[in-house]
Amino acid sequence: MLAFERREKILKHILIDKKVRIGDLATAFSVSEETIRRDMKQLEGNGMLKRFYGGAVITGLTREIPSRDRHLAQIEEKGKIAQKAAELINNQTTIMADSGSTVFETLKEINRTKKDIIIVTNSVNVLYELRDSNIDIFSTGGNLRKESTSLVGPAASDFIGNYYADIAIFGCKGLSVEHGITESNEPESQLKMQMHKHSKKIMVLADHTKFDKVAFIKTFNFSQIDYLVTDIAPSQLWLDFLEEMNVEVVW
Amino acid sequence: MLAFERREKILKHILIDKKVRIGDLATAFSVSEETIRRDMKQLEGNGMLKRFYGGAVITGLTREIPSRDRHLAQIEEKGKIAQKAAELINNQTTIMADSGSTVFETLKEINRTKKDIIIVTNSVNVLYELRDSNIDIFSTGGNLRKESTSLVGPAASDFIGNYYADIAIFGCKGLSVEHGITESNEPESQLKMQMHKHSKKIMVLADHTKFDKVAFIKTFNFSQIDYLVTDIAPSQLWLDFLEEMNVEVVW
DNA sequence: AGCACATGCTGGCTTTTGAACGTAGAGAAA
DNA sequence: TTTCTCTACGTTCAAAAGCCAGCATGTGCT
Repeated sequence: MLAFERREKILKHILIDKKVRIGDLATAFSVSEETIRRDMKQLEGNGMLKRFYGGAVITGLTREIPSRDRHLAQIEEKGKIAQKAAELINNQTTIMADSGSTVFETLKEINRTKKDIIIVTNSVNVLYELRDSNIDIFSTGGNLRKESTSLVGPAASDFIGNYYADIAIFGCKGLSVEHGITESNEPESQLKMQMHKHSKKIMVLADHTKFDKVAFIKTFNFSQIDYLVTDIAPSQLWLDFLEEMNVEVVW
Repeated sequence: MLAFERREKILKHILIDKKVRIGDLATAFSVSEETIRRDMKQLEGNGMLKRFYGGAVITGLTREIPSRDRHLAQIEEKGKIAQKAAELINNQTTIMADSGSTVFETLKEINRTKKDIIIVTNSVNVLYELRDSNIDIFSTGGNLRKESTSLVGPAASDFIGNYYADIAIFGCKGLSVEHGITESNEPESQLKMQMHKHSKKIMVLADHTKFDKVAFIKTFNFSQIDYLVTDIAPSQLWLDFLEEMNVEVVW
């Protein structure tokens, strides 16, 4: 394996696990710990990670901000998107929802303004915050993923397989004309794909900072989605592209 | 475990419990108390926590429970039962837990003092409150029952059917020599019975007010349970009966 | 050959950790 | 209150693990 390939793989490891150890990587790649240390030094120089005694943790751009902190960021945009997204939902709708914070805000708005709603979700925050609402909530079950406070794994996927919803509402990490809609982690991406199969319509929520970004894993093509809700008007280039892809854009 | 990982986890413990004790952490991480003390010094230097004699507390929001709530919920009794129950659990144990509040307190105590624990539960509160713990948590999924903030229904039952635990920990509504252990609602009773089938041992938690009470639905006979944890000594009549039923009583 | 780069290894240095031991603090007893 | 006891704390030391700089080797390219 070439050096730059190994460094790419190290970055993938750190995206998934948030932290890596020198010894584990040395074993995994069958190289000496010295080599891994040298890789680390270089990656630290590029600001991709921060080294600690015995390993390194994720940092800066590559980082997925924990959902509990993320709500602090861009709360205005989320509120606006939530409102627009909620307007697209009718009474008596069955919704599948992922564990994104913007989706969470949208569901709270729906709870305020709509009735006879059924939600199927893998988000623990939705379960907890809407525990006193009038909404009928179904939880997927599964293994609790601490970083996003969501339930993932085969059990969650199987659960989704038994239900059919009118619409699925998703957040995302990046939107790219070339690479489609991308996510930063594997298990949740997989669950979104399963939700997609079991919903009549797909709505994606993304504030303006998500445009022309590419994250770790591709989840959807634009041709697979029905609505895109954002906070400010996208560029004409994007509008043309989305029209071509038959995506209804709302802002 | 690496030093920086351990320090991250110490902070998570503090976020959940507001305070931590040196000894508990040393046990939980299998390191000497001296090491924990050194971690504490560093974290205190970063302003993450404040040390006191024997442990440390979270900085800033040192929230106090209003006394009226304490009184209503019999927190003292629950705490005592939780402590006794937690002492019966070893490290590396797989636990099934229902959604009772005493069970919830017990799981928090287990989180403080044990390590390598896996929990399978239908309680939303457990999912939410232990979302930053070291415990590996599996949620049953199912329909959210608002009265108890728990997940019930066939999906929850099916989920349990795929797992096997070392011990199941339950609360209850009533204990009666004549009518056994009773519950006040159907769906959760059913789920307990399913958990019982998939656990090697059964532990029931009940404060003294539950004795000689009968609730709506019979869930178990005493011969089906292994441990009964309560807050004060039961009467001799009860002790004789429980011994005959082969139940180990702790208070 | 000469050069650039990647890798592994060596020896010295730093960090981390646990144990030992004396000191200091908290709570009980007088 | 003062004294006493038990636990927690801090310091010191030694061992283990990780880190770094430098050197040697190997590979590919000019």
